[in-house]
This record gives sequence, structure tokens and C-alpha cells, in this order.
Amino acid sequence: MFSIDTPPPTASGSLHVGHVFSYTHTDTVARYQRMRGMEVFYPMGWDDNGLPTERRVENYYGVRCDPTVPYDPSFSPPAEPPSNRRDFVPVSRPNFIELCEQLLVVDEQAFEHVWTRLGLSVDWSSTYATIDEASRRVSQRAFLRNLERGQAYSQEAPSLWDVTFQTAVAQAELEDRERPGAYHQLAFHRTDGGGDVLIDTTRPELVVSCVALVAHPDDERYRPLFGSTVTTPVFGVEVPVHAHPLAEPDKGTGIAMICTFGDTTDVVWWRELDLPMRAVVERDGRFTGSTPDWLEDGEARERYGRIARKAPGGAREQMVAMLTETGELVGDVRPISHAVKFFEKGDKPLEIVTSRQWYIRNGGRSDELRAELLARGAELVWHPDHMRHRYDNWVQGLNGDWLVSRQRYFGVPFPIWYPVLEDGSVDHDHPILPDESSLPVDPQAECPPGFSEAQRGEPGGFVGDPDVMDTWATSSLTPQIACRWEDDADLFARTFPMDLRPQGHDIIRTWLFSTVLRSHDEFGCVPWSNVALSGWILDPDRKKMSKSKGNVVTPLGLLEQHGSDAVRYWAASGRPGTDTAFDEQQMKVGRRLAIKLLNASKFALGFGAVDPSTPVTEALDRAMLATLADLVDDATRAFDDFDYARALERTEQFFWRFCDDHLELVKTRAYGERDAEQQSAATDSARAALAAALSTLHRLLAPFLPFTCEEVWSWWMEGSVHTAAWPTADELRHLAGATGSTGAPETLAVAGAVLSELRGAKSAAKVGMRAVIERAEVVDDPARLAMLRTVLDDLGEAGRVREFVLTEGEALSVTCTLAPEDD
RNA sequence: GGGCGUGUAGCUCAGUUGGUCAGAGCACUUCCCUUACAAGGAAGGAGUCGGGGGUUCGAGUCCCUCCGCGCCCA
Repeated sequence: MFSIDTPPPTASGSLHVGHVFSYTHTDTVARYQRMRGMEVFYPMGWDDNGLPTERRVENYYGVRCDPTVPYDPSFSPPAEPPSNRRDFVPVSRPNFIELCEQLLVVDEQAFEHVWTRLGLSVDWSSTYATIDEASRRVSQRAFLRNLERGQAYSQEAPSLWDVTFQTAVAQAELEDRERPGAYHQLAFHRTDGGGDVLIDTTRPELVVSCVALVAHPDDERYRPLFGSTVTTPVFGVEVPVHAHPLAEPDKGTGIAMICTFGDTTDVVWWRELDLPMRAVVERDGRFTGSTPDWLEDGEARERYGRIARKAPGGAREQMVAMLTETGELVGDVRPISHAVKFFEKGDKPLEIVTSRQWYIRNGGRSDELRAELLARGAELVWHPDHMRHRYDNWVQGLNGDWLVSRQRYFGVPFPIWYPVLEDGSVDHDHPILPDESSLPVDPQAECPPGFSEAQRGEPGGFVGDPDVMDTWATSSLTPQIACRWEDDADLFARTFPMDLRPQGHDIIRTWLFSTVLRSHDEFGCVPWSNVALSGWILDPDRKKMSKSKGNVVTPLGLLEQHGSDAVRYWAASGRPGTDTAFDEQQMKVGRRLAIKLLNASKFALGFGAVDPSTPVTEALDRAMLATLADLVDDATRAFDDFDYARALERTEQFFWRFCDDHLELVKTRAYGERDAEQQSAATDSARAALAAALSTLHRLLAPFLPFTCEEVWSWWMEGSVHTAAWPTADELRHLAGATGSTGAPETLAVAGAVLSELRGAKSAAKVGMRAVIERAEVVDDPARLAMLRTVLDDLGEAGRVREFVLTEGEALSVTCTLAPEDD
């Protein structure tokens, strides 16, 4: 069994040329493996779980999820969706999920249509969706197992927070973006009367949450201050001065304020220096409306009122005004450009908010686990090999565990409830878990074992965990989902670990890594043996094609315009892992190849059926088959190494030579027009060799041009070419007989070279190819002349040469004397 | 700043352990309705293999260095 962990495309998105490109690669491999006699497990999935679907549903129907709204069984979305987000209709969580499911059905049908048109040979009966019941069950089961083994835990901790999406995000979803900022120099005041300490900050609005100053332990300028205290500007809060190696002496004045929290370094300092928490930014990104209790001074409390409920930008303006009033803003504000962390899908800088979140251990806080995961990465066979560095880099750079909870609605819920204590508080330390047999569960809709729905939210009762899992937490289980872990023991045993994970190289840190992690946790092995990374599609300006650039071509249009085989030809020409230019010219070449195959097949099959036991006796035929045998070896090796592009290139190269030279050379003989007595054997030899070559070529090209090959195969064979056996070199070598002077593979090339010279002479004389050559003198080295003698009859007929004169020399040269035109 | 990749004809790219490796296709020019194919075929011109240095009898190929481009990470 050869099993493929097909990437489930995001169902709410649209397919683009890049999908066509990379999915074709996998399909060629699947078809090859099938022809090699492997049973191929090739499912398709839809990634319909999570934020992208929510966004699409919101915009499509003009609704937004509001968990406080009650379920309305007869809800129907507005006929005309409001254009402004603010006017979207609030709907209950169950209603929202119903709309998600409704739209996904439509989206997924459109996808399947494109894939079928492209000729993907996936097994449509094993399709899954990452939000379907089985996926939710697998996802929840795997999570509960992680929890049981201590690989998952929840914690109240600062985490990166997107204020637009109102959810925590994980390290893997971060993106650094260069943004303009400005250094503000602020004066802190030493409490020992020693004067001011100046710090540079890009976020002066966070002064209110300052809990300490920090400088590098070796920094002579600040060493005397360590252990002393200073008061903050504007608010006059007393904070200590600490030493920590992460402080950068070259940055600004070399001493920084630690806020809870301005950036991820603050979190590290806060944790390692054991500092208090003075958080002011709320989940909506605004400053808290209640005056912080650490502001004791009446004036300070009054000043805070000026930034309360403000977004960071507004708060900054107010702070700068106040700092200017108090004279604690030193000098001018200095504009800079710096990297700011964003959620990859977001457009506002991330804040850091403290909240209860679920984590899965990923080696970011454990050298031992990290080493194990690096070892897993090393077990994989990477195509191309250098992609393994991306994995290593990522694992080595992890700085925390994987945050898997999201404060969203359309996703797999955490299968967890919590007891509500008598005082009404929630006991997060003693979660109530469902039995595995009851999965999947929705803790918002179902009650835990031993409780009744009436006890929800009541003292002595329970509450359900409100969060859903990050989509990657489910996607990281695609092998388990596709192979039906614990739902179909027989299938799972035959398919897992899988043989191949094809995917884009941009999601090594997310999908690939997390899948390895979950498999390592659950099974102690890698989830697949091979990973194949596909490259980008670039537009003609060498830029990555993307929707936002407006340069995307719709796949269906391409398939209609050029034909599926032609598009596949272009896709398969892109080497594994290599970015490839979008090139419709290449598709035209592919189309030409397909048409050529139709025509060549028509010709070779025009002689009727050939008895398979017919001996191939002629040197040229034997040489052609021997060359073809080498090609089969080459293509097979390439495919075994997942290098479909090489297999195609070699096959194509042979095929054109075969058409241009071999078909021309044997044409007369194959038609039976040679007037000699042993004509019958020579003719049969030509026809038998043509049949063998054609059968081989049909099969070699079948993974690339499935529609054309199926067509030509049906002209003369039973069954489908796609279930025919992959050709072997042995069968061809056997047919070609012993390779000796008559049938050496080079013979075909030598004959082709001379034929080309003969054509050249006619072309130079500006006469047609039917023109007769009276006499052709061929000079070449003795070995090549010997080969040439064995094919002289074919060559004479193809080139219309009346007389050959062979002369030994160093290199090939041909001198032709044309017959008079009216001859 | 660290890592990885890449640079060969106008364009897209082959070139496997150093030795007919200066290649293919497209584009361009010329010729040809030839009984598989004019939605075709044949022939032709075209490149200091990013620059420089080194190893070698011999270097797109191996080593060093510089330059350009791309991606990943910090």
C-alpha cells in the first residue's frame, strides 16, 4: 500500500494555479505507484475548519457570531448582505456553524469539479473534511491522550493576541513586518536623589504598566543602579532596576523599561525576574477602563483617565502630551523603522494579553523533546533534500510551547468541562473529561457525565470550555484522520505510517512540524517516510502569484483553454521544490505533445494487430528498443526518487526523437513497400518494434497525460492504461535481443545524425524533403560506420538516397549530390 | 545578523561521481502541403555557463571570494 497524506485545501478559499501545479505533481506519483502494482491510498480532504471559513461565511451572508444570542431554528440570512461589517447580523453559535456547513457544501463541490477536470486520481470515497464528525473525534481523542500523558496543559499566561480576531495566536502564525515607529526618550527619576535615568521606547503609552527597568549585567553605565529603584514619569510609580543579559547595550540608551506587556522580551523578563503583573491592555486592544490599583497618587489616577479606553495610538498621543507637560519627554521624537509582530492573517500589531490558554508541548521549553523532534526530522526523506534545514531551523528556534486554543467559534471544541465551585468560581485545575467513546462532544451543548444541563454555570455545577482548537491542531492529525485511526483498525494498519506527505515549503513550520509532533507523541514514529515540497508559481515578473496582486488565473479557465493534459504537462515540468514561472507557452507545448502522441499512435497502429511473438530482427528496430529500455530504467529511477519532472523530460525527449527519426527511418519498411524478398520479415520487425515502443510510451506518459494516453490506449488495448503495468526494461531488452553490433543503442542516434545531415543538404538546396539524393558520401569513424552499415537500407529510403559511399575518417560529415529535379 | 537556495542562448530550463557539455524547448530566420501529424515538418543563426582567484593534464561541474536575485529564521 502506498499512502498519500494529501494536503486538504482551504475549502473557503479558491483554487489557484499553484494548487493545480502542486497537486499534479502528487498525482503523477500516485499514478506511477499504481502502475507499479501498488495499491494506492490517495484521499482528498477539505480544510474547512477555522478562521478562513468564519471570515468567508461572515462576508458571504453578512452575519457575525455572537455566542450570547439564542439559537433560532428558523433563521435565514439577510437577502442582501450589508456591506459594512458593523451592520452584520448577530447570530447564535449553532446558527453560525450551520451557515458554515451550508456554504462549505457548495465550496467543496466546486473544488471537486476542478480536481476531476484536472484528472486527479484521488479516491473520492475516502474524502474527509477537517470539521466533520470523524475529524472532530480524532482531534479530541488525540488531545485527550496528549492531556493524559502530560503533553497538553492549560495555563493562565501572557500570550500574543490579535485584537481584530479576538484570539490568541501561536508562534508559527507570527509574521514580522517592518513598520515605522519612533523612539521617545523618557526620564525616570532615581529615588536616591541621583538624578534621572533616560530610556528609549517606541511605546511610551505603556509607561503605566512599567514594572522595572533593565540593563545588561556587564553594562558599566548602569551597574551602580542595579538593585536601586526609580519612579516612572507621569505616574510616579516606584520600580526596581534589574540586570538581564537580554538587554541590549547598543539599543537606545542601553537601559529599557519592562512593561506587562509590550513585546515578547517583556514576557521573558517578567517571568525570569519574577516581576509583578500590571496589565492594562484588554482583549479589544484598548486600555482598561478601570483605573489601575497600583496608581496610588490622586494625580496619577487622574492622568490615567486620559488614556483609559483608548486604543494604543490614541493613548500614545495622550501620553506624549502628558510627558511634554511634565517635561519628562527628553529631546525630539526620533522616527525609526522596526520589525513589529503581526498575526499572519491580521492587519493590526499583536498585543500581549494574559488569558487562560491550552498548550501542547513542542520542544520549545524542553531540550530533550526538541532533540527528539530533530531526530524525527532526520528520519524523513526530504524531496528536495535541502528542505530539511527549514525544519531544523524552526525546531531549534522554538521559544515556547504550542498555543492551540483559539477564542473562536467554528472549530473543534476542547472536550473539556470545569467544575463550578460553590462560590461561583471556575476550577480550571480539575477539568472534567468525557469518555473517549462519547467523542466528539461539544461542551457548550452537551453536559459532562453525571451532570444535567440545568447545572450549567451554577455553583456546584459545571461550565464547558469555551474555546476551539487552532486549525493546525486538527490539521496536524491528517494522517490519523485520513487513515481512520481507531475508527478502522484494518485500514489504519495498512496505511499508517504513510508513504508521502506532499506540501508547500511555506508550511514546514506549521503543518509539517506539527504533524511530526503529534505522531511522535501518539505513536513514537514519523507519520510518513517521504515529504515532497513543492515550489511557488511565479508570474512572468518572477513575483509569487497571489490573489492580492491580482495576477491569478483561474484554473478552470486554463483547463478549458489548453486542455487538462497540457496544463498537467506544464505543471509536471516544474522540478520538485523549485519555483516555476507561470508559462502558458509551456502548456501549448504540452498540447502539441499530446497531439503528436495521437498522430504517432494512429500511424503505428495503422498496420493492424501484430503477433506479440513476432521477432524483431532489424538492427534499427533493435537499437530503438535498446534505447527505450535505457529510458525506462531512467524514468523508473526518477519516479522512485519522486522526480516526476525528470521522468517526463527524458520520456518526452525520447518520444520526439522516436517520431522525428525512427518513424521516418522505418516508414517505408513498415508500410511493406520494400521490394526485396525478405521484405516480410523486415516489415514484421518494424511493426512489432513499433507496437512495443508505443505500448511503452503510452504507459510512460500515462501519469502526465492521462486523458490522451487513455484514449490512444483504448484504440488497441483492453482495460485502462492507468491500471496497466509500468513498463520494464527487461521486456524491451528481451525483444531487442542481445545487444551487439546489430542493435547497439547508439545505432539509432548515428542513423538520426546522418538523416539530419541529409535533410540539411536538402534544406540548404531549398528543395523539399522528397527530393532525391543521387549520392551521399558519409565520413565517420569506423565504429560508427559499422553501425551505419546495418541500417543503410532504412536510411536510404527515409532520405531518398540512391547511393551511399562510406569513408573512414575522424568525425561525421556528409556530402550530398542531389539528383536533377525532374529525375 | 544566521541559514538555505539560485545565477547557463532574447525567454523557460536540462546538464547525475570533473573528460564530445556548450545542450533542449519556446521565440527568431529560411525552406517544405512528404501517404501519422500544416493545431504540422525540416534546417539555421544565437551563449566569456554572474565576476575574480585556486586545485587539476583538463572545471557550468570541485574549493575560496565577491556580486545579483529569492526564500526561511532572528
